[in-house]
Amino acid sequence: MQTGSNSRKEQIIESAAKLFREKGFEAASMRDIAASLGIEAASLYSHIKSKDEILETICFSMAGKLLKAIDEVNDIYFNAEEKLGMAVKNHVEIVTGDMDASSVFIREWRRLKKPKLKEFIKLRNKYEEGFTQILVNGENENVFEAPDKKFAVLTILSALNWITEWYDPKGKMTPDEIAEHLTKFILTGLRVKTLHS
Amino acid sequence: MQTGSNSRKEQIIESAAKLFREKGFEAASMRDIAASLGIEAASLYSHIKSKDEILETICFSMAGKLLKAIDEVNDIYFNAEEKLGMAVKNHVEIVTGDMDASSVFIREWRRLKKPKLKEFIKLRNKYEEGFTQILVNGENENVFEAPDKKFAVLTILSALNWITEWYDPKGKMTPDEIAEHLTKFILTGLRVKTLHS
DNA sequence: TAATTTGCCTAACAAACGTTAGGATAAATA
DNA sequence: TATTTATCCTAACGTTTGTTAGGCAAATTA
Repeated sequence: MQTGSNSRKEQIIESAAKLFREKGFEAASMRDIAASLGIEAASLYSHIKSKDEILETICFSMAGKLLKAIDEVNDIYFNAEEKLGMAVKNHVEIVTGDMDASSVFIREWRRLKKPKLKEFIKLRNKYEEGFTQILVNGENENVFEAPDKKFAVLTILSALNWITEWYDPKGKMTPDEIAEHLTKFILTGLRVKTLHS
Repeated sequence: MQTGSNSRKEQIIESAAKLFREKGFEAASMRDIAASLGIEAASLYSHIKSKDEILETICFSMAGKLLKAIDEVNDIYFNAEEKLGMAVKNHVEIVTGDMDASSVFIREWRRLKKPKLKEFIKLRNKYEEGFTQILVNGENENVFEAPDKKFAVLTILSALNWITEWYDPKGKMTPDEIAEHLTKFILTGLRVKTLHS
């Protein structure tokens, strides 16, 4: 169990992610996952410890990718607007890059068992803090206005997370375009330039 | 089964909504729902036809409330900015008014069985169209700028739906304040008034 | 060649699931 | 008072669930 068997384990997790996304974590059975790989349910246990372990792997893998990305953005010394743009772009790329895992990450993390659940929530908060940091920067640079930072971050992340609900890899919008539109939307909103009344 | 028994049925649906929210539709069993009411699982079937029926009732009840609200907004003859503000306010009020049902409505609708699922998606699309209509009005009035209307609506709704993930009735933010902040955020975004560079 | 590891199998388990059948009790209605 | 209705019960059903035990064949390693 060093390098070769990892490959099969990754296949299992990939198939599981697809099914967890389609049917939900509880509704997708070990027999379903096994069937999608053409093997018996019991055979899965040569590679994984439990169904819960699969969910944990998916959720923490995604969390790791996102955290790494936001840390990198915050470490590089750019202005706040650029940082926000990069953070959005990274998030969109990661999410659209693996829609199955992302959907599970966003919808099914609640089904994690207690000790892992707490750990996961900690990572989530860390990610949110990464965005808060950018908003603080923006205020110091006098380019952002966000009295309630927690609220602003939640609203921004809602748009980012909601992508898993509608993004279609075969659709006409590329991840880059989504990121661009989203950044523009977050920065300027709907109203046209001129203020009136 | 005319008016009196409805009361008990509503109690069941209310208890079920709470559990569906906490544990998810599949993880919350009929025995769990019954236990939370102090009765046996089999007794539930004097009042409801099936577990699926409970989910359907919750999802379609919420959909009905939201659709009614957006239709009212679009029927009343105001300008687009006012309409958007009212639509947001109504949505926030409905969602925060019943967090259990709302969470189920947003997270668990996927578990609806096939004929009902299609019906539900139709209602969802109708609601989205209600918002699109407002954006179209705004463009005609020359106060909104949204080249990709579908994208804009999805982004707005993401913020509205995400409320179920963080709103705390005991928190310091009232539904009205949330609606106000959200409307402002959608209309003007983060950037401060003056454009620079 | 011999020994070990990998990847799958069949068989089975105990538990939990949604749901039905049939009956009891108490309240509402006639 | 007689009858109906509402609400709950116990017992049981057939299925599906995640998981374990034990074994077998092929590939890998020594």
